Amino acid sequence: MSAIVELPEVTRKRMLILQNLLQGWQSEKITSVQISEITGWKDSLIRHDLWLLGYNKGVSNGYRKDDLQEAISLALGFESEEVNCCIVGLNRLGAALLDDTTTEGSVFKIKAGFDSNVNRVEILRSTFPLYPATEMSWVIKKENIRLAILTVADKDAQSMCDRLVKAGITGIVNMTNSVLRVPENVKIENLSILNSLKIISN
Amino acid sequence: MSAIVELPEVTRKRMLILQNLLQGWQSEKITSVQISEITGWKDSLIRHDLWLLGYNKGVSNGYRKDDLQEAISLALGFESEEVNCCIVGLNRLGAALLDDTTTEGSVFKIKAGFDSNVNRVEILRSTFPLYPATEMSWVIKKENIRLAILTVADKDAQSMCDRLVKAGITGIVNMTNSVLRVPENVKIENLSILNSLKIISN
DNA sequence: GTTGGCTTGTTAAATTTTTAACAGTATTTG
DNA sequence: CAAATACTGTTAAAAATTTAACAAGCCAAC
Repeated sequence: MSAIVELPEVTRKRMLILQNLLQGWQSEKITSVQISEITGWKDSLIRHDLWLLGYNKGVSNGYRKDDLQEAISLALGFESEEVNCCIVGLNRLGAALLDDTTTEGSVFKIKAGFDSNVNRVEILRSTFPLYPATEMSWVIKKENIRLAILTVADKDAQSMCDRLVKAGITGIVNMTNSVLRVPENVKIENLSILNSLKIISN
Repeated sequence: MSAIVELPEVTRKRMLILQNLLQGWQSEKITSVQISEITGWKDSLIRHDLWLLGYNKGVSNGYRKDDLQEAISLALGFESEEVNCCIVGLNRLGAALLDDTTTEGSVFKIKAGFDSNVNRVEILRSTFPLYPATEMSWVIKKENIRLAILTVADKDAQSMCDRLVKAGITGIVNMTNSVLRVPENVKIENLSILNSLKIISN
């Protein structure tokens, strides 16, 4: 019998990856050993994770893909409503996200882009409105924006982060190399490409 | 006395973040409690990490920033030579990296960009040469490219990954949502923006 | 339908990682 | 210069995470 406690974050992250894996999985069934071969996680760890999230529909030739997908979605607290997001920093990286397919087909909707450079705001075209950073506060409130993707220059990261927090954002995907200082009710995920390069280079 | 064993990966990742933090730190000295306040890590964990990497120059009013930076670089095996990289997938996200400042001032040098769409290769301008994906193998060998940043569409991720591995790449920063299957001598860092949004949204 | 081979669910053990505790020491204060 | 304070370095304990082990059950083959 599985506990009713919150899943550990390590498990949640693995389950997100497993979801991605299942998305591209062709066969109707999959075993813990097959998952292990692709992900590198020990098969017993996978079974343990699934046990944690209360899954017990597996049979002697593996898991039914559909079943598993549904169970994981459920356990992770599948967001049924749309989650509004914004992009802060319309440099090339930020601009790339403007019409990138990143959030396509997901519950995440990008509702606004911000930049302190008024020029960029005026020149760029996108499917959602762009604003100078000074407008951040009211736009975030009006559009009910909960999350932000931060792609500004490193030196501006903390000040923009502070503004976002003040405006009531609850989570930030930090694509800068700066370390953000936030109150503990705000969640951060750091996605520094440079740090990743450093990790895989030795 | 610190052990001579390899640092655990969790510690290595924290040390990379600490490096970033120190980069922007104004004062000459810093204490474990100050680091804790910014990063959220327990102060004892920070001291323990530093102990693991053999550092013991701290005094009763904290660590000297310069000293600490040097010690961390040393412990992480600071790359003194340039590390050649490439970008695979010249969609907007990949294209953004073309002249993005991401690797500026680091040891990582982007030497080539690849795309299976010959059109994109011909149209885009960048500071390094762009090639059709068919040229991947010899370019990687000729330019001595070790790492790749993968920004292709999810459905093409595994096939491009396979080509990279075959060409002798040793590490991949995977910006797609696909789960890559690689031999165990190839290192992967997954940087899915979508997964990060999912994590911070609950 | 019985046997043999796989695969899961589950528990317990092993390992890794984090936290707490505190002696020792530099720094600051009076 | 003595006392109080503020940190570190280090160890041991606690907590979290991963791994191994295996009974039980399904499936396929004969």
